[in-house]
Amino acid sequence: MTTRRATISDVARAAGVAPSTASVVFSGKTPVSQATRSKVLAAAEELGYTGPDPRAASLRRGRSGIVAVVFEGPLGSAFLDPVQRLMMDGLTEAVAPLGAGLLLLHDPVEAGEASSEAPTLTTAPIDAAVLIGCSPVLRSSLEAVQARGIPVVVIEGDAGEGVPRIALDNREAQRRAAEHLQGLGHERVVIVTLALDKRRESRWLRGSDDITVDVTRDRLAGARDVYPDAPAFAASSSTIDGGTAAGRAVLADPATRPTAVIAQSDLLAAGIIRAAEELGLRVPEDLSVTGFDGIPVDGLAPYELTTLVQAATAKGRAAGAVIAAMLDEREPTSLMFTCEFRLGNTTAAVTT
Amino acid sequence: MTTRRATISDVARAAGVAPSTASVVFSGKTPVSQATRSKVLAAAEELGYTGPDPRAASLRRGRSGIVAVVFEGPLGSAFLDPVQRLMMDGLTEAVAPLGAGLLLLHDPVEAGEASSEAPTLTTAPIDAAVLIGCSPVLRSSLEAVQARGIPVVVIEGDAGEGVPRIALDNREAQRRAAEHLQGLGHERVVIVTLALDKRRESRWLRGSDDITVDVTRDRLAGARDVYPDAPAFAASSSTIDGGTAAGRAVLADPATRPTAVIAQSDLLAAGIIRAAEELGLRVPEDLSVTGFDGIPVDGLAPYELTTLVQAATAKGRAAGAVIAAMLDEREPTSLMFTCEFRLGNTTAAVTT
DNA sequence: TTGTAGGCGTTATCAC
DNA sequence: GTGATAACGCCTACAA
Repeated sequence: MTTRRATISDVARAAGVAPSTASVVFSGKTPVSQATRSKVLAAAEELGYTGPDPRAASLRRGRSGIVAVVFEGPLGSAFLDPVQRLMMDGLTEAVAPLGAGLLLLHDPVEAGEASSEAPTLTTAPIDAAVLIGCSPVLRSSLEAVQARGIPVVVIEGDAGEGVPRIALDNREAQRRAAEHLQGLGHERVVIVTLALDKRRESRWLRGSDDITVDVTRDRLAGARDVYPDAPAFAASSSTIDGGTAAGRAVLADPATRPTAVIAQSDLLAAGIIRAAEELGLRVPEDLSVTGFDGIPVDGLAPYELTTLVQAATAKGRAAGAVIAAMLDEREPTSLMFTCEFRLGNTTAAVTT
Repeated sequence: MTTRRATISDVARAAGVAPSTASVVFSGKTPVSQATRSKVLAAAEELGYTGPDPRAASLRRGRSGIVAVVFEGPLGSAFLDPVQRLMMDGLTEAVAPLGAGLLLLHDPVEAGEASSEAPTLTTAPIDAAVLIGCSPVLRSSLEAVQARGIPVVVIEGDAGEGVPRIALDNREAQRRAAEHLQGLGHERVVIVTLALDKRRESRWLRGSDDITVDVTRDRLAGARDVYPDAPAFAASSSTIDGGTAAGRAVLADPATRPTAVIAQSDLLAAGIIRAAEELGLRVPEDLSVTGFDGIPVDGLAPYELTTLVQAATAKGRAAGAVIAAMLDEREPTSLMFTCEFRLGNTTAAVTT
């Protein structure tokens, strides 16, 4: 039974029609008489032919129906972040009408590591690529992709001149949160940032630190626009547990304890609140906490974070739309989303 | 500039070699003299050729380097579940050596819904498919895939005879948890199950309910092996919040309140614990709670769930291995993983 | 409405 | 180490 699988020509022959006719029956691009159609279908059934081979079709059409999504770091942890999940939902939704599905890819590993056989932006049969953030390594492999005329979009990152971006007003938004705290009279404020890099070290930021992640840098800048001297502590990861650890560190010393914490994500904020509770601090009476993202935090009730709501799903959809435009040879446009300030019950006026 | 993109033949011509030679330079499958190699590379550089077109290569090779992962329901919510995330990590890891990446697909929508252009198992250029669970709808589209000789594996589901399965000893494992509670003297026990179906209705199970999800059914059976009459409440989703809601319902009435709750997932267990706390119940003194999965629950500390630890990552890896075997024309074997009982601090002897 | 022809870009095979 | 040849399986003009 190592016999060759049936092709559309086999089917056509069996049905007594031309291959092109059989093709048309399957693609439906051209009207076909009912008689021919059923002849062909019958022959296909007979031969166990289940439709055109997608590989061949994709060569012929020049489209594979696959859009790559490139993450930094391990895939599993990419989905730890609720914002990413929503973004993926939006993206899925937006590429579906293009007849496309999402191929998960990650950052090309640095030279040293086992450069396995894993597929990459350049070896996978993709129609377009969406980058989630853009590390320097990634940036280099981009050229080849663009040289091929494959549309690329970057979400929350900077991939250089030719690449349209979907971004957030991170700095302005974070500044608004800071202003809100300022308005409440807070003066001793600490910022808890997203993870600095892949090493995911949890520690106080130093002046000398060069922050490479755009989101982190921009949100930090926004907070510092209002509180130029606020110390910042980098969490190990944007999770509740990461926030709790950061919270413990930040709130440890009663002498230097801040009256408000600006967290760069809702999950971090949730963790910080938990750390505060551990220490017997009441939120918001003893400590105000702001988040960022505006996602539902599983298990945070009864708190409702004061936070910046970002349109995560819309970001994904927008990326899809940009790709659709580029695939269509229309001019892509970068897009900047604006966060909405949402007042919750985790911030209050500073008590004297 | 609508000029055709350079092909490998163009490069070969420019370099003054045969196309096959140029091909070999890029694939590295055959030794090539240093001189030829650099001639070819130079020509490629010159023409802006960045390597073979993956679409053409995949037609020629008969491999696309793409493995489909089919989820039930929206993608974003698939990743809500930490177990799925770990599984995906394992899968990613296991298919990388195959030179493959993962294409996200979801259940074919039922006839009614907008049957968009979205790619499907049959239209995407895939080398293999991994099903996460197996709904009846899905089962039907499987035939076509298998007819093409595309390897298929199902994780936690039953896709019929020819499809190898990666599964868990759900029933036995859950039974062990129940026996543990029984050993502690618990008699009034309630089971909180995973969501029943897509409607995600939160409610008490009725005898007439026909549970279609294998995992849910098997775990329930395991619990009922020990507590045949234990009432069961279906949560709306396997989340902390879903567990909290279920917990409130289940613990509401002091008269009928159970002394132990068997939750079908760790997240549910975490939520139930939270609900118990709300009601002023102490865990484990007033209420014992068992989970299932053995995943780290973000923000659950200081509790450590008594739970069944499943090797989520290993499941993914196993699925990858099975696929590798099938792609290699070796005989695939179904695999059953065994959960390990882990004693935490959320169960205790019933107090009289 | 159906058939003919040609090529999409690559690579496996085999001879040289 | 290099080159010629022949598919891989399909689809789209275009002609009939």
